[in-house]
Amino acid sequence: MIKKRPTVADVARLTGVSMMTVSRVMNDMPGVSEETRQRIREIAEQIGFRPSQIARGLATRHSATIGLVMPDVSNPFFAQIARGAEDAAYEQGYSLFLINTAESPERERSALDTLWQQEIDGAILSSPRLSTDVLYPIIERFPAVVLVNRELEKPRPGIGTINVDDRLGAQMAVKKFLALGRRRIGHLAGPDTSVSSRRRLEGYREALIESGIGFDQNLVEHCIPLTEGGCEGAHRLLERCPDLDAIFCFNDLSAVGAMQACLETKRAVPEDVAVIGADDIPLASLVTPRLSTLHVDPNSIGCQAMTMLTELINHPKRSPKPVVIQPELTLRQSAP
Amino acid sequence: MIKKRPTVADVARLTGVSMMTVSRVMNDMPGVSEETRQRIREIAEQIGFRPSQIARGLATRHSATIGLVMPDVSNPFFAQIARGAEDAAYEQGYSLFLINTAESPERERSALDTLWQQEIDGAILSSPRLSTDVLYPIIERFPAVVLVNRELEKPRPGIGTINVDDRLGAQMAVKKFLALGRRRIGHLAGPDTSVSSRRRLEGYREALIESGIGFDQNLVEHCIPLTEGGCEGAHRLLERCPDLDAIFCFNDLSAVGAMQACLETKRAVPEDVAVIGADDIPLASLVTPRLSTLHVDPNSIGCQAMTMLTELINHPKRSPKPVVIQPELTLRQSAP
DNA sequence: TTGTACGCGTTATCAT
DNA sequence: ATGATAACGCGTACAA
Repeated sequence: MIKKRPTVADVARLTGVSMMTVSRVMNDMPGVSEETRQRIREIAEQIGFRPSQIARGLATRHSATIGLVMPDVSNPFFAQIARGAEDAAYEQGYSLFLINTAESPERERSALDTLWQQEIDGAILSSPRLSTDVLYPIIERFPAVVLVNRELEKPRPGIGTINVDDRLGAQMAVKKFLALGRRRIGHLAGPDTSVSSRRRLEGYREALIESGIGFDQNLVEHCIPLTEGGCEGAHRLLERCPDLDAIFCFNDLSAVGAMQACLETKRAVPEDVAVIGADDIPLASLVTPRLSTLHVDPNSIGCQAMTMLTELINHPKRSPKPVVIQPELTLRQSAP
Repeated sequence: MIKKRPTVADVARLTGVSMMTVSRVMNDMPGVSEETRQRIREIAEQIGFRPSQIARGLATRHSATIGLVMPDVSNPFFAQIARGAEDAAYEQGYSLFLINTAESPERERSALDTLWQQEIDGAILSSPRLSTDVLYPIIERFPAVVLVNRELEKPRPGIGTINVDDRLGAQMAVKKFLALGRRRIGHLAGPDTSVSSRRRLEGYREALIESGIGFDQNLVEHCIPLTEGGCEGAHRLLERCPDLDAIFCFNDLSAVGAMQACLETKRAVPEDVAVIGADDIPLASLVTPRLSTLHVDPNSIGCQAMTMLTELINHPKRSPKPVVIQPELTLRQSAP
């Protein structure tokens, strides 16, 4: 009833050659006459033979698969990274395992464990939340890893990094607020497990100290980096500091939430409160008022990460130079 | 230098038992004394042994992997499906291969080919664009398949379907426009390769004929189902039929584009032109004016699809009852 | 140019 | 309760 999957043996038998010759043809290797090559190709096509990647993986010790681990694909920022990465993977002949960690450290561990069992050839870890002590020993076992939005103290062979310069971005945002004459500048930070969030907080802090205004912990509030979380966080912030005249937000989703909170408390954006987000997801230019934000191209990040990873797979000893991406302050209505 | 991956043989040797006993322990099978079980577990943990899923796959003929094929993860609608599917897959112990087809039939073929080589246990195909003649022979070879937004003429064993009732949704939208007193109702359709698009067009057509107004091909324009594509399509539509007073759009992204086009041609939404989209992506409630749309829960679709698939994997002979999801007309500002 | 023998790491089968 | 042996489907090394 259930058709069995054709194997090299089947093709070999039908063509009247050895399995080895079939294998050579399937892998485009030399050493087969053009004639038999053609005949084998025909028969293979005819019976629908495709080499089993599983058997092939067992024999060659590489699976042609790559793991992509991220907090949440349904977040547009990560979705675009995934798209960019998958496109590049496809071009290079790799299949992609997608795993969401839902911000849960246990799930992240379990994700890496699963990938280890799958014997992936490499992994891209986007915004990993695990602590260094537990993360490093795990990823060092992988053949190749690219970390997105996570730094490495010292370069290590087989591990590359791509980071957005969040510190700089935050400084740019704060300086923009200052140029607009704002002095009570709040910050809606992300989860404190997020490296990006910590870096943005740091940049915000530095810029305020440098300006002479100084840093005030009261002006900082953490939130879940989604629209609703941003709205709630901004409400808490505005209640505590009603005289706020600007908010720098962890990402665009939370910034949109913050703008909602302003609306709900009868504050005009940008007249009463200016708002700047981060990431420049498509939503940013579609909301009203349109959101000023720190632009980065996540699709390109995903693509670059995958390119770096395949290089790393092909040259395992290298310690690639860390890539740092400069965000661009894109001004729209919320902080003109 | 490079540590070799521990194998059952290593564990067996260190514990002083046979590989088979180790295998039994790793798979929680009976027939091992509690004492040796504990000892094996300890040693395995100690040397960091994890069974290779590749070798296991070769031996058992199933890979614990599932393929997820969709046009584009960076589209929020599909991203949520992916999230729902991955969550469910994780719970059931499956890993997910993600493949984007970018609306390209060749890439879709190639995706299915890749998955076949990877010996997946099952696949979820979301909005497949391939014609029936080429799609069916391919998916019939897979152990189990769930089609999302694609119908099956007759139920087939091993293949399940989940469809949004697009026809009904379109009818609801048109009827709403009629209730609002609109009579020149346009339709911004998606790619005509899209089954959903064809079904929505059909529902639109039926509702207009039923109402006595009749169907006018001039009022229909196809577009690329993104914000920009919607904007361009709406411009073409409005140029051809300047007296349009309502537009039913293929999806929310194109609807947002259509609203932009209205803005750019000095038409007020909803006063001059009412707009209804489809999918109810998060963006819909965040744009101004807020978008009326046909609500469906893509996360739940992904989750249901995966649940159906695993049932199918466990009971391959079944022909599951087709699932049809009713969209809900969610009224916001663009068509109050 | 073509073929043979073996190994990859695991599970299934059949023994003990 | 435990073990020996043979698959699983392919690639590699070496032989012809």
